[in-house]
Amino acid sequence: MIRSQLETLLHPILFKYTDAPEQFLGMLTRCNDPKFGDYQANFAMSLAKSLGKNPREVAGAMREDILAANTDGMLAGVEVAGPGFLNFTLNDAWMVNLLSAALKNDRLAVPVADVPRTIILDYSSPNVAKPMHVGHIRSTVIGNALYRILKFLGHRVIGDNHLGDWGTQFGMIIYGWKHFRDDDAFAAAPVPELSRLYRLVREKMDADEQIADACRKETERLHSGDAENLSLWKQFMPFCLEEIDRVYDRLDVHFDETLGESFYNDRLPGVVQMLKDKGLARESNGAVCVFFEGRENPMIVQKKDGAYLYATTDIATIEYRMERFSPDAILYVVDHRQSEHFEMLFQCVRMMGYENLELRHVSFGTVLGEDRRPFKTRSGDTVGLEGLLDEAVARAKAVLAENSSDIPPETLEETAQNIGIAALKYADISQNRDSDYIFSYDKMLAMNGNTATYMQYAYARVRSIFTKGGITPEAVISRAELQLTHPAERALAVELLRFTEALEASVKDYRPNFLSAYLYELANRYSTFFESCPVLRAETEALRDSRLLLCDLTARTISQGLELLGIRTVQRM
RNA sequence: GCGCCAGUAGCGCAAUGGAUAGCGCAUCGGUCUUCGGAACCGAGUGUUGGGGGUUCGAGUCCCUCCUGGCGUGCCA
Repeated sequence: MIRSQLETLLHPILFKYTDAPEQFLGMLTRCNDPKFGDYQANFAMSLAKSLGKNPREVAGAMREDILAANTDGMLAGVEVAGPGFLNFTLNDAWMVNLLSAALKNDRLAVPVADVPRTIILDYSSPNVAKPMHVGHIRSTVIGNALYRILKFLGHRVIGDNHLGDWGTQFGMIIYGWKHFRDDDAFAAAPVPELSRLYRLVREKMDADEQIADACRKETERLHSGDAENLSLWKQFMPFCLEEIDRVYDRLDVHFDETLGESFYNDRLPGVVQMLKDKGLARESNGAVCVFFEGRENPMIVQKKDGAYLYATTDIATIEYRMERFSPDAILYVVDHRQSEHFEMLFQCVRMMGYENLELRHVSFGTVLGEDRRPFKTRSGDTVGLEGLLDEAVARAKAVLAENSSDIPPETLEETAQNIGIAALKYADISQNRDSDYIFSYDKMLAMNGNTATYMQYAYARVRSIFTKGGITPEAVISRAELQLTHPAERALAVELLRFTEALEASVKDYRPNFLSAYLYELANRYSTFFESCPVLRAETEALRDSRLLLCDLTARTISQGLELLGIRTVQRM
């Protein structure tokens, strides 16, 4: 919020110095050291060269222009420092106005995007018919956070779970069904029986090449429309969907569309034909391929046996999305290992003529175990997602039992569910998505540091002030005036006003960890404020009320921010 | 071989091209007769893998080398 207002102030002034002010507005940042001021502009140094002047001279001239334009009293001071930095100090009264507006607004005065974009967010996308595992957590959690933030910022966002519902795992299950099924077990509990068949066949395939071949044949039959296999697929799918939905409910993740690979099956021959017609694809060693300038390997869209591949499905999916949604952007929250696939896919789509469509592979690294190898169970199996959630919840419960005396027994289970899953999500989101990360229950449930548990605790602590004082935030908001009397109050106020820009920064390159870092910084500033500024025991009633306003706005900002990361707060923990 | 990503303090990590590279854990010290001590304040720890370059300014951009991970023609 501060930044956008500063931009509005500076934009016309920059025109005096350059024809392209936009590229310089990016050089407007918060001061990393408060002694310099609140915000700083770094453009005088780069402008100086083209103007043939000394940077400090340019900064000095700009300072005069800025002070002249500062008619609404936004700035209390502008200083030229160092090689030509312009340091801004915000006016307290101006901040109080903005904060008061945020207090009275149910979205904390975060503006809605001027130009809403239509954005398709392709995330989670597990293969159904086999249990979800640890590998699905990052896409699901990061994707859902981006979904929530973009939507909150006023964009039209379509969350699409592009299920792997048409792959070789169905050949395996169909083969298992035909040879090893237990009808009673299936009648009693279909999903475990299908899982059992999947695991059984998986084992047998690894040992016996003939069985592997038989499974491939079952998949081929399914794809070519074989009545029996298709009917089995239709019989299994509802149970598969029910299974993953249970996990999504626990994670509080919900999609607008769940259009899996099977949905695009009919369109695949048309895709290959289209690529051939446009001269983009040609036959090579019996397969149909798209070749790219400067790239050795092609993207294969049809195998020599006539079968289609995921590249084909992806193109069909993009065409469908263009027809139905006309999106401005499609984001794929997918493992970094598929980066080459997406490079080729995107290049191909641009050659098809969709130049204005933003296509982004929002990639992320691998979840590692404590041994720095991909996270596996002791026996070497992949870690099931549900087991992971259960373990996080069990540990959260232990942590609560040990530390909390303030939690009613009847809500312990629910609170532990919340805390455990929040910890798991936050550990993932708060990390730079590019890097691999080491999975650790102890670290994610730590009470200190940048964890969900710490953030949730900070929230509960703020709220407890109101409970303790027997005061409702609404009552204070309606009667009180905000005042900034102490440096810690002021520091908190500046941070509160940065919420909007934290949200914007986190979607600029699709990095939700920017938001979690902001929230953590906010919580720290609150802690400092809380230590040095008595609230309920403030010297005067007016000061107490003013501080209660800061408390309420902090609590709401934390709560709103966490919600945008897919994390719920609790009143007590 | 080629391509992509990463390499930052003992450990785990952060840092839209900006000033003295930060945070947590761990270590040491301090504060307060707790508005929930699961607190706050402070200290030390670094040739940002090596070397070159661009720039007024580089952890960040470019080149090169080293190390590790991943991907590399018919899985997704």
